[in-house]
Amino acid sequence: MGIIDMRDSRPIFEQISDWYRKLILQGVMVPDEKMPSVRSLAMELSTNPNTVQRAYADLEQKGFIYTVRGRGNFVCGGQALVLQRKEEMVREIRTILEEGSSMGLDPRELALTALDTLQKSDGKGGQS
Amino acid sequence: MGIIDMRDSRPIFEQISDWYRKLILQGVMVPDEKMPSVRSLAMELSTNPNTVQRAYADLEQKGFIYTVRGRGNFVCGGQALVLQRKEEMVREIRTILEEGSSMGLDPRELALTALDTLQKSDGKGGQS
DNA sequence: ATAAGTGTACTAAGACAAATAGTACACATT
DNA sequence: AATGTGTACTATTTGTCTTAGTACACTTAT
Repeated sequence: MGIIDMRDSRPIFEQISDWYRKLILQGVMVPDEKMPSVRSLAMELSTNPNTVQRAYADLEQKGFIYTVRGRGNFVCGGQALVLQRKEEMVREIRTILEEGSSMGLDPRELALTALDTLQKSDGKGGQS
Repeated sequence: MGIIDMRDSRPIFEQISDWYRKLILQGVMVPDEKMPSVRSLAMELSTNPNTVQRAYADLEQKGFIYTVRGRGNFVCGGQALVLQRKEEMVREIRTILEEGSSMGLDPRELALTALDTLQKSDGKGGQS
């Protein structure tokens, strides 16, 4: 459950980027909060500063963090990012439903079944 | 809309494997139907026989085709493959809904919105 | 038996991405 | 001035993908 999973085939920089992307979207990291420095995070993860920098460049390019020279990287604000990710999720689900439909499966059943499996394991904390 | 898309970052063997996986799941290729030979498909796609073979090895490992030495590769039968893929799709959707939930989004809305976008663009041929 | 077509296995080489290592520079803070 | 920060390089290593070529075993058709 750490940032880097050796058994994950994805590149390290992508795992780091994804990890912080989720933290930001979940509100665990708040706007203008400081990100770990490139060197310190590399030390903490036992990886290379270049790899961390690449992850940060990815996050910056996608609009999740911004950079201040000589000071560090900081979290971007904005509900816009959440809405953008929301639309992306809808498209991802739609793509799956389309494939299912082409196989003769009922999209409604697919969507509702997935919803059901969520309800069942509802020991978690939905913060509503 | 061909088998291989240069702009796709995925490996060629994976694109070939995915292409035939969908054809089989959609029933376009029927059980025991013969797959193109490794050499002929490589010629047709202007790629290497080794690359096609790797795609076929991938399909065989996943249970979509079977091999008869000296004769060729053939499509596996079975509604089991469809059901297996169905469960996989449900898990994929569930994963997305979980991420959305952790962002404070309503899973029902995500699932139903995705469903709606399907209904709207329903000029296609669901073969019911 | 022969020839052609099939899958399979193996080695070799090139292209490319990912990651590491090391160095250097510019800027901000203390 | 010293430290910590981001940034920009080069070089090297590693692994995957792809191509190329060869060889072998098996099936089918002749």
